[in-house]
Amino acid sequence: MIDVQESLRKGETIVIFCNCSVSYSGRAESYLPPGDRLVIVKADGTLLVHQPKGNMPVNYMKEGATHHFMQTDGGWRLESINIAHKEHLDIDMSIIYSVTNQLLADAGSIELAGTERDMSDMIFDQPDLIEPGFAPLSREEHTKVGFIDVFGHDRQGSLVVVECKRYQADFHAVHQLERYVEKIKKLRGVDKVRGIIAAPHITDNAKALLEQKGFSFKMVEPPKRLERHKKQQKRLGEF
Amino acid sequence: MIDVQESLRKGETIVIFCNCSVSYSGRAESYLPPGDRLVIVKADGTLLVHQPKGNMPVNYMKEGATHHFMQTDGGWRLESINIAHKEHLDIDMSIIYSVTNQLLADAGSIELAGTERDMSDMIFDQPDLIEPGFAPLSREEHTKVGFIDVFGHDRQGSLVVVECKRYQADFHAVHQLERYVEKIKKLRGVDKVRGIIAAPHITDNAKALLEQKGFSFKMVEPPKRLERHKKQQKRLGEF
DNA sequence: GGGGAGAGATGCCGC
DNA sequence: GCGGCATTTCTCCCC
Repeated sequence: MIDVQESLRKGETIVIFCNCSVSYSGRAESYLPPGDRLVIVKADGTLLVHQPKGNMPVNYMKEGATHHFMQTDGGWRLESINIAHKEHLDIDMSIIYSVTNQLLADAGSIELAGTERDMSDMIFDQPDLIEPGFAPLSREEHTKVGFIDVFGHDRQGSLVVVECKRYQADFHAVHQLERYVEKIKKLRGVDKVRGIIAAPHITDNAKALLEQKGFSFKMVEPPKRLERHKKQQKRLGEF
Repeated sequence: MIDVQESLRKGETIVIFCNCSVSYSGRAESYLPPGDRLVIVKADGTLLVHQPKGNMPVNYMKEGATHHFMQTDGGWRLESINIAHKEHLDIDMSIIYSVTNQLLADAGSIELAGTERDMSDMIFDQPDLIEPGFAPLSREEHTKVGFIDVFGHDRQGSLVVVECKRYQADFHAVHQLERYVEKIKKLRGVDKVRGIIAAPHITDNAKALLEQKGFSFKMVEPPKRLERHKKQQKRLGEF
């Protein structure tokens, strides 16, 4: 039928259309009764089981799993094991509609624009987006003061912590901002530190909590433009 | 080559091995330079682009997208649009290695054991897992007081809020517990409400925060056994 | 490896 | 639709 081990050894990706049931045991336990599915096995050990609808795989094994394909009484079985994670998954196939395998050569990595990091970069470069006179001091300071997106001071010299959210700020964002403000107060030994959430939207609850804690909200849209020179560079590489 | 629209109209799932580049615009913007990938299109409009490694699709469109497949100068293009979500994704294919399509009939739905819900069920049935004399009053109270996993009172009659975590409780779990305890205090007009986190593990930070707030931790493992009768029932259905 | 946080998070449920 | 929350979340980064 197909030598899965040999195919994976060659670094191929395998796609199987089949009727199967799936059992999983590891972080949880699951059983999927028989039905038609799409099974994908990648060279790195990744295994995905997709039903005919929906975004997410119904079952999966992460990178590092080892697989064994064998014939059984009523059909075939694909056993996947990840010893390190103490996980195993069995696929019992009663019908195999098709098997396709292909060596995939892919050195490309995705470029993404419109992330929280892009927002903090933009605010660092255009501080007026927060308010006139805002002067950023540091950005994405992981080690010194935490994970603060943008840190600076305002026209009056007060310290300001800005927390960016790429879509909607919720009450978690307010708690996050509060933790950073408290940390700065302690580290700098100052009494008053301003907190600002920069996001395109904010939930009503978050807005109320924000004002209750004396912080404020500034509507800022994340930059969604891929840097054109990068894009052009990549595209030139196509030819 | 392939009539994607017709295949999708028939409710088929399509798998394409190809060399392609991918552009996405919607909640963010992305560009993936050329490389060999696996493209999956489902009947519900779901589209997945997988690189030869890793668990997650590098690009995707969720259920509800519409697709158009066309020939271009240098190859083929698959355009996907989701008007409602203002998203679109273009796949430019220079080489198509293979196309496979299959009608998938699948009425099965997965059974999962070992979730947080399973933990709260277990604690409701075996309250001694929390402590001798613990008496649960309600479970999974969504509407009245939030999303409290288990709510009850102890041997002394004090109200107790239990928050379950299926793996490791972190400081978010402590904040969550605190919100519920405060809510109960307000609703019931009582001064003292106990808070307990039930989980197999807890982080050091969470432990410290928990004790600082006067709450406690109880080690509880989530039940990972699928109910045998259910499993048997399903398996009988196979024949 | 643990901990904290983002993600085009996704998916579910309740209002 | 929004909001809160679990997820076999996954992924990245730093300590």
